[in-house]
Amino acid sequence: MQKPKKSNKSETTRSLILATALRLFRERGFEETTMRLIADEAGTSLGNAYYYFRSKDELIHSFYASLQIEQLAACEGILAVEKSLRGRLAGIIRAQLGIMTPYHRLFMSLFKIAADPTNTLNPFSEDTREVRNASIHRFSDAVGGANERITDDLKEELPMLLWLYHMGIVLFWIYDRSSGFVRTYKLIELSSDLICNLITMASLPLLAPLRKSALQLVVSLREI
Amino acid sequence: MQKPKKSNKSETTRSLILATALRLFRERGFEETTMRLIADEAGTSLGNAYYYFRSKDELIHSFYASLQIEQLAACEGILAVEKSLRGRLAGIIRAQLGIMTPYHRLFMSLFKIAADPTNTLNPFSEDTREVRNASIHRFSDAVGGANERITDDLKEELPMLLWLYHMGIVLFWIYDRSSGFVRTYKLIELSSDLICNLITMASLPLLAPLRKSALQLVVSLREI
DNA sequence: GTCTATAACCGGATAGAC
DNA sequence: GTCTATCCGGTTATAGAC
Repeated sequence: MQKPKKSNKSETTRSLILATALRLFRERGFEETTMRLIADEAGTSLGNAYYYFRSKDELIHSFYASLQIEQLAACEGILAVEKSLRGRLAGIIRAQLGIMTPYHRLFMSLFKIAADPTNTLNPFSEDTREVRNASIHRFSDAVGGANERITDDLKEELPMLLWLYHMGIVLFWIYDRSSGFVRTYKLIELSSDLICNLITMASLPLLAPLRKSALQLVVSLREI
Repeated sequence: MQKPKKSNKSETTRSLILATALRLFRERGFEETTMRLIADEAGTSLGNAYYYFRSKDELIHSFYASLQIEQLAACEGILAVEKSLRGRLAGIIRAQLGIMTPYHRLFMSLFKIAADPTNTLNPFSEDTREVRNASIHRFSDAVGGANERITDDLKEELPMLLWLYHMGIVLFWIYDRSSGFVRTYKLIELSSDLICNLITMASLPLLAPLRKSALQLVVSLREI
């Protein structure tokens, strides 16, 4: 965001606070980790933690950003290999979940906060636009490099729709108590199959009217 | 919920606190109304407000219940007249929104709390099951009494799916800033058309495989 | 001007005296 | 049943140190 000159000391303190916070978030969840504890464990004061991070949420924004970078790298590998839409779609969702897995507990406790549409951590909010757009762009790549032929009108809306679908999978994953998240991975198989079939069918001339009205609906919803 | 014998004084104080709370919620929203202010305006103490209501959320519950009863009555009228699935579906959704409209502001501020899946006010939670089942049942009536022929496997899942759709409309309505909520009513027209077309098509033999796998997905999702 | 710390404030919730 | 005093945790004000 901003890049004022920073002394070594400052940068060290800042990353110490962030690292401590992320460790505690992982270990105890979001609500259970107090700002006082973060400051304590980082060996500094509460006021100082607030000097570096204007709010508790801002610590999470930093986490979002670093996660984003990791996910991008993981997806590049998948998209270079997989060429079917289904393989690309399921592949990048699995890869992204893999990166998120160590933080499953944090995501569980985060959901309650992120579900609030007025909260800056909400995945649909203005404040997360950058991260969200980067994520949507990966689905754009997934659609763009796939073998399947898809009608142009659909292709335009697909990245956002598939990102939305992926958010649904993430939601399921957050609540998935099965060991190794097998239920989530099963759901990815089932649903990506279904969705790719739907996309293929939607491109058939027979279903053009239905596709048109569905797309019209999507467009009107986007203008909220 | 519970009906222990209550002295006149007690009942008076309790309803005074509740009435004061609901007025302030309407005037200022949920978060902006502090428990201290409620107690103050009701002419009692903070501790006493907590004696009658274990939490701020509990003040909202009676509001929920009374709304439910009003909505049921409004829907009965619609379902007695409308015979097409589309008319019944759009009709009961419009009717229910009509009942909710005077409370739009309260719903706006309430959404943030109700979106939290661990909160008792969450529409998917255990604590709202009764109200939710009553609501789903109305969609069951809407499907059951409609003229259209719908395959049995689909018919079974439809009430819950349509309730889910209606929750989406409510979400849109909460955020709808257009005067008279015209955008919401437009959305109801567009989407109920689309959904009824989808239901009709899904019952065609050609699309049986797609329908089967979609229903399989729905069933597996319900077991979360 | 860049850090760090201490002492508050605020609002939901609780304890315990009367 | 009703109150006052208090806890708790996010956040802020602010005073000083470097």
